[in-house]
Amino acid sequence: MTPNTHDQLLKKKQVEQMLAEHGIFVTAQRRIIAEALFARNQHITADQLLDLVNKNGTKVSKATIYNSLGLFADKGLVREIHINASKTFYDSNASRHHHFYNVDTGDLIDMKERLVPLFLQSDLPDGTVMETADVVIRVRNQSP
Amino acid sequence: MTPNTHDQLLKKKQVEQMLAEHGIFVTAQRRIIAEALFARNQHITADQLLDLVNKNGTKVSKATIYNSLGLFADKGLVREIHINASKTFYDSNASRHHHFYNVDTGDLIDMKERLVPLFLQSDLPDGTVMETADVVIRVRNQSP
DNA sequence: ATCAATTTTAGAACTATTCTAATGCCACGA
DNA sequence: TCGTGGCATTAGAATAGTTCTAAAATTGAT
Repeated sequence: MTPNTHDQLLKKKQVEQMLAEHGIFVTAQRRIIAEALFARNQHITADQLLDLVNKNGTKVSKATIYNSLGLFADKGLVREIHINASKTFYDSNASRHHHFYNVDTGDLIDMKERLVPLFLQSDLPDGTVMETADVVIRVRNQSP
Repeated sequence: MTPNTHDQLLKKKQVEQMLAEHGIFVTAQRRIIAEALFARNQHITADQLLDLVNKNGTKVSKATIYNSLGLFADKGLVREIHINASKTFYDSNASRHHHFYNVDTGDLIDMKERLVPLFLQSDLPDGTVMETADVVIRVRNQSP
């Protein structure tokens, strides 16, 4: 697991600071969501996060989960990972790394960044700048 | 545009051969679909392909489009590209190459393979073999 | 021609995500 | 302190891409 700046964020104050540093207005729901999300490095769906957040008596709506995840993604706090048509994963570790996805088991596994897509600005389409480089190596279980 | 073996496939016989070579039982609908799909290198959605196929009087159902695209993808004839939660693109060029995706315009642009993800078997999770390496470089329009 | 197996079909069902419009909350200025 | 304006949040409806279902059609083999 690639270490990142968010790894040890567990306490309210640190979460608040992190949101603020990324220009995100802190609200009660966003704090709750961020605490659950950044408690550890994880690949999680909106639905799973909703369950996780509402497990402890707190009540946050589905719409707010989606709104917040979208906002966090915009601000670079989480990375959206689109593995297939029916599921978006949010990676609470936004630092540069890639993934293995096992099509047999559905596992999504972190990969140490071993090969950085190094694109010169001039290699990009005219008038554009790079935002992210999304890499997923799809694997399957070895036949016996 | 990376040249591939399918580039010039326009005639029935060649399409049939291509399907057969990949272990795909040839049917009337699959031939029609494959002809439209492999007429040129393109990034196309299931819906767009349905329209394209049914433009010329022929009638192929939505379910068959999905079934065939899924089958072609399984057999390595097309590549599925998941850009966002709401759209799967099928790339009629299955040869190894990557993409630029412009989040502002929605354009999906081919990239010459410039950087091959070279993973040794030993780098993959235990007991797995690589299937595909999916890379999407997300770009956005330069601010003026 | 008949058979079993596979493919195709229309439309319903499913589901992740987005939208809507009403309500709630907060900071700020008078 | 009170009111105001602007977001944020909410429940539930709407949307849309994809999958499922069960019946009909097609296929190659016998």
